[in-house]
Amino acid sequence: MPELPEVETIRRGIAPHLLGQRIDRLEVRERRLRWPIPLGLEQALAGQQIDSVERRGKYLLIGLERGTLLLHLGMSGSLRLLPAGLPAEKHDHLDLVLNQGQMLRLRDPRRFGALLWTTEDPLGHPLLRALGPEPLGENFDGATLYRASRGRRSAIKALIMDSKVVVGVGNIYANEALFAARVHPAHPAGRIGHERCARLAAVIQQVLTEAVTQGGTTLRDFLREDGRPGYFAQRLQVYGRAREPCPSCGAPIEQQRIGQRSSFYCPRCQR
DNA sequence: CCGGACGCCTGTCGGC
DNA sequence: TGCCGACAGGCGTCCG
Repeated sequence: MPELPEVETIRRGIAPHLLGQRIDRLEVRERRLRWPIPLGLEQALAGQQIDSVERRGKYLLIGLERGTLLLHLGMSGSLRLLPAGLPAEKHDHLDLVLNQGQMLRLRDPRRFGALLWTTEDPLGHPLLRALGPEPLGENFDGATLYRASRGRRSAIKALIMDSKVVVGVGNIYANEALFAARVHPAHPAGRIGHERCARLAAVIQQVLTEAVTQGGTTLRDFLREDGRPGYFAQRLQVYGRAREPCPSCGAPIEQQRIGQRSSFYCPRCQR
């Protein structure tokens, strides 16, 4: 579910409620996520103060006095800030109960999400170590994309969704960025020149930035920490719009599977 | 190294 | 109405 804009929206939403708070306790009802929640995590967290709430790619990093929680929402994960003690519903797998009456609750029907724990530099964690640059950071531009794509025979869409190349771009925003850059999603990555790499990098940044300002995209079940939806769905140009007219030229949007993911594009505008 | 397929899960939707 | 397959915002792992 959540791509960079949704995770960043959640981060901004929860950070003010978590920072400086102390964790009363962690209550786990279901340990079987993408990876099992570490045994004994409850003991490790109890009483610790929350010092930071950051994001790396689609991971949330909750920094404590000693150690860091790594939280990933997978396809269907969501976080809510709720009054402590509210009865858990189906798929509410855990609560991080804070010391002033609130709790952070994780719901994740498909259980592709993860809650992990490290007492070392979190960026050195095996799951984060090999991640590519942040698209909205200083280490990502057209030259990055150009270098990463040389010699690559795979589709450009697969390349921009590869977290070793650039983090945070999932299926929705990959489709939208390729439309904005007028690049066909199946175009071989290695055959795209400097200029179009620059255009593509720029629109990735534009689309993600705009999506963050809209609070992300709510299609089915994404909600922010306070239960409000994100409003970027209204801005989607091609994602989920098969057979609708292209907003630019009017030709019907086509849908095709590329790299096991649904891809939407305008056959006339995107080459 | 690279590219592609698979599997992990549950819920929903469309077709019959 | 019920059943069944396809599909859904991710991503680590395995195989050729």
